[in-house]
Parts: sequence; structure tokens; C-alpha cells
Amino acid sequence: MEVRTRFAPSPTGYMHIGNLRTALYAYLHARRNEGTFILRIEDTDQARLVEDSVKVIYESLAVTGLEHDEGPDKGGDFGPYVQSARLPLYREYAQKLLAGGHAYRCFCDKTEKQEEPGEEHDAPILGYDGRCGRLSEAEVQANLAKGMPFVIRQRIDKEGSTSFKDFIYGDIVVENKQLDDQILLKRDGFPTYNFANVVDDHLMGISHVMRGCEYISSTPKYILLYRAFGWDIPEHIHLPHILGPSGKKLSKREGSVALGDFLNRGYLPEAILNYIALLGWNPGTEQEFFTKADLIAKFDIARIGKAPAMFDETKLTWLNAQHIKALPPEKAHELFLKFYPAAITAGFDAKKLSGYIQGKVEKLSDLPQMTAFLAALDDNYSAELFVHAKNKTTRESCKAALADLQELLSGLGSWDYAAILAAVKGYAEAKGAKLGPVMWPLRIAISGQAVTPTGAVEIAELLGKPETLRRISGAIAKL
RNA sequence: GCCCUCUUCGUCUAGCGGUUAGGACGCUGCCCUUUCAAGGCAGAGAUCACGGGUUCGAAUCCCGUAGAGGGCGCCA
Repeated sequence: MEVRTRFAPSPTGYMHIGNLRTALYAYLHARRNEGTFILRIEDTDQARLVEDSVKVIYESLAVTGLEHDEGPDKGGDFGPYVQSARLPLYREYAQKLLAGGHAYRCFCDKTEKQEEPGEEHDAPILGYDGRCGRLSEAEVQANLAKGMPFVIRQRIDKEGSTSFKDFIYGDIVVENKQLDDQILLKRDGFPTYNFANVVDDHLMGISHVMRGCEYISSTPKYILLYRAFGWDIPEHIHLPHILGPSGKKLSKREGSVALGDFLNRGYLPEAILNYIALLGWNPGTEQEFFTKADLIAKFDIARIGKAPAMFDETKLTWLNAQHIKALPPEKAHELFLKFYPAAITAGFDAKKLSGYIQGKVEKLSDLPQMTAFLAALDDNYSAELFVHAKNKTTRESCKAALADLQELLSGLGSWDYAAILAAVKGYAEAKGAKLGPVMWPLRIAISGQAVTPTGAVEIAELLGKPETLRRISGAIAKL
């Protein structure tokens, strides 16, 4: 059977990282099995429509390379791919349910949950009592004649139980009395997720329904719907949640959750994909670094886990550094260019700089701060930095070394890495010293900091002779 | 409140009846005669949530308990 998976986000205005993982898994499963990956927009909540948010979805999929084969912008044989454009379809299928006695019109007042200010109102919310389901045909007709607004609810026989086999979680059994007569078609004529999802997944030929495990509890209701229609039930694959640092579902309150945030903060799309792929899935080998192509080759839904996973930005950062390191130098430079401040690109050999620091960049957004000292030395650095136990340096030893270095370097004919290194090395050897005691003061003098993104010689080279000498003089004065 | 699910180092995880419980991030130390970092190596870190079974033998199978997460919307 052909594998057809779908990613069905609602247009909320941003791409949640948890949703992105769902999209990734659905994409990978489709690609792995030479199937089809479909994008469907679930915009059935008219009250929550966010302007332009469909664009965010397209951009997110494009930047991460999760290309869909069918969708609103790509077309396909199962469209339309936007739920608001499928209203007649839902109406038609709701009618079928009505005709078969699997649904009924409900004329009750709205019972929607209020957005409560003081959250902890966890008063038990009882499901609908089903009273309209017991209305006689005459009563229904009378209400209709009066023009009373109504919704269509699923009629669920409260006897017995309903079960399904989840691919990850195994057999799930729920007693029918736990199942609410959920609303299928809202008063405004739009379907609820609960209805549209089932109808669309069937009509679009979805073979594997992949979604977050918050839907496990309501899946039996969907199963009942499939049965009422006499449809085959697709494979259900519920995914464990991604948790925030507090152990709750990842949410905006606890920092970044949107793909865009991570992109802005200098994470590479491939690193993000790599990291979230590993949240809930593993290859069964010890490989952790994956390109998208690797993931397609190795992804297997059989190795998705059950336990929720906490999102750990530290590990994402490490993975990001790995991906940056693996970039071809030209590509890395191209990306760095977008983050370098103007002072760097204007005043330095940025390409050379990129080459020197590529192995040390964790996030692209670190670049401005990492390179700031090149453009402008902060003269207020502490002279105490020169004192370093391991290199056996003191203020006095540094001052002496810098004085010698200044003379030596000012006499240097050519100013490049090899020449500078040779000069410094020669000096250290002549003094019978190791390189450390000489390099250390040089580094401090020309960078004003103990930690630099590249070595002292590279820095001197980038700075140029006049500036290097100027900074050395400044350091001598300070000492 | 009712229902569903989950539970191996701080974190992500391997494990599917017999392992010194493996790897990764992070942490610590050492090495690399350019600091820090990167890289290499080493180390600390898990009574496998707890309690009962089954079994010659259980992290692995069964039953309870606890904790955590999720669901119970005219939201998805």
C-alpha cells in the first residue's frame, strides 16, 4: 500500500517546534517509503485566524527542506487542501451520518469553555448529556422550522468499549461511557477538528496518521466515526510529547518554541531537524549526527519511543556546532556574513576570519560578540588578565615580553600568519621559553580578553601590523 | 473528579530473561609545547520510580502503588 502522510497544522502565526517534529517524522516516513507527503491547512477556527500565518507554514517547510508533494500551493488530486475550502464536503458527510443515525442535531446553548483568568478552575467538566439526541423527529422539525441554530453531534452508544491499536502505544481501550457526544459541525457551519480530520484523512488517502499523543484519548471517537462511515482505519502513530525545562509541554512561557526564534538565534535548520529527530526517536546505532539525507535513509517508525522528552538547548547547541563545523568553508562564510557586524565585513578579511573561527562557532548569533574585539579594543580590560599561572606569566614578564615583541614585530617585513608565527617562535626559542608565556601576553594585549575565537597569531594577522603594534604599546603602557 | 499514557545517569537515550547496565550532551581531569576553545583520552554520574510476584536467573514478563504528563472545548 502506498504510504501517504500529512502534516496538518492550523495557521497560528508561528511554527511550534513540537509541530515541526511531527512534520519531520511524517515527512521522513513518506520519503523513506517512497510515499507522498501532504500539507493540509486546518483553518476551521474562524475566530483564531491569524493573518499571513499560512505563509509562515510555507516558509518553515521551505527553510527546513521538508518539501511537500501535495498541498494548497502545489495542488494534487485530493484537494482542496485547505479545510475552509472543503465546507460542502463536511456538510455532505455530516448528512450521511445524520441519515444513518450516527449523528444528531443539537439545539442547546453554547457550552464552550471560557478562557479563565484564574487558571486553576479544574472543576470537572462533564461531557454533554446527550439530551438533544433523544429529541423526536417532530421536535427536531419544529426546532428547525423555528430557525433555531444547531450543531451536529456524534451519537455514541455508551455501552461497551472501543479500542484501536496504536503503532507506538499498542492497544488502547476506552469505555464508551467515557466518550462524549462530540460536536462535528459547529454552528457556523465549520467542522471541528474531530470531524474534519477524519473526513480529510480518509478522503486524502492518508495511510499513516501521525500526530501528538494528546489525541490518544479522543482517537476512539474517531474510530467510531470511521466505522460509521464504513471506512478502513489508517495506521495511527501517536508521538510522545516534547517537554519544556519544567517538565510540562513545551510552551512559550519557557523560552523559545517557535522555529523562527531558533533560526534568528543562529541555529541551522539542519541542526534543528537533527536535534528534534532525536527527541523521541533513535536509529538503534550510536550515530547522533544526521543530515536530512541520513535521516531519510535511517528513519524507522518502529524506533519511536513512548516516553516524553525534555528539550535541552545545550545539546542542540552542541549539535549546531557540529553542523557548522561540517559546512564547506565557503558555505560557512556565506552564513557568517549575515551575522557579522558591518565593522567586521568592512574592516577585515572576513573570509579569512571565517576560516579561522568556523570550528569554534556554536551559534551564528554569537558572531557579533565573538568578533567585537577585532573592530574595537576595549581598553578597560584588566591588567590582571596578564597573570596566568599555567603559563607562568606575571605582569613584569608580560611587559618585558611585549616590549621585545613590539620591536621584533615592527621590524617584520611581511605580515602574514607564517611570518608572525615564525617570529614569535624564534623569540621564544631564543629566550629558552615555551610558546605559552609569549603567546599569552600577546593574546591579551591585542584582544583584551582571555578567551578568543582564534589564536593570537591569527588575530595579529587579521588586525594588521599598525593596529597590532598600537595595541601592544597600549598594553605596555597599562603594565 | 473520571479516563488514557509514561517512568534506565542532571538531560537525550541503548537495552526487548543471563551485559562489569552501553553511547551522547553537560561536568571534572589529563594530553595536544598558541591561552580558552576545538580535538584526543580518562573519570565521576543510574540501588533501572517503589512494592510484590513468575523464573535457576528480571531493567527486561505479570499485578499493585506512587509520581509525572495528557484528555474530558461550537481549540486544534
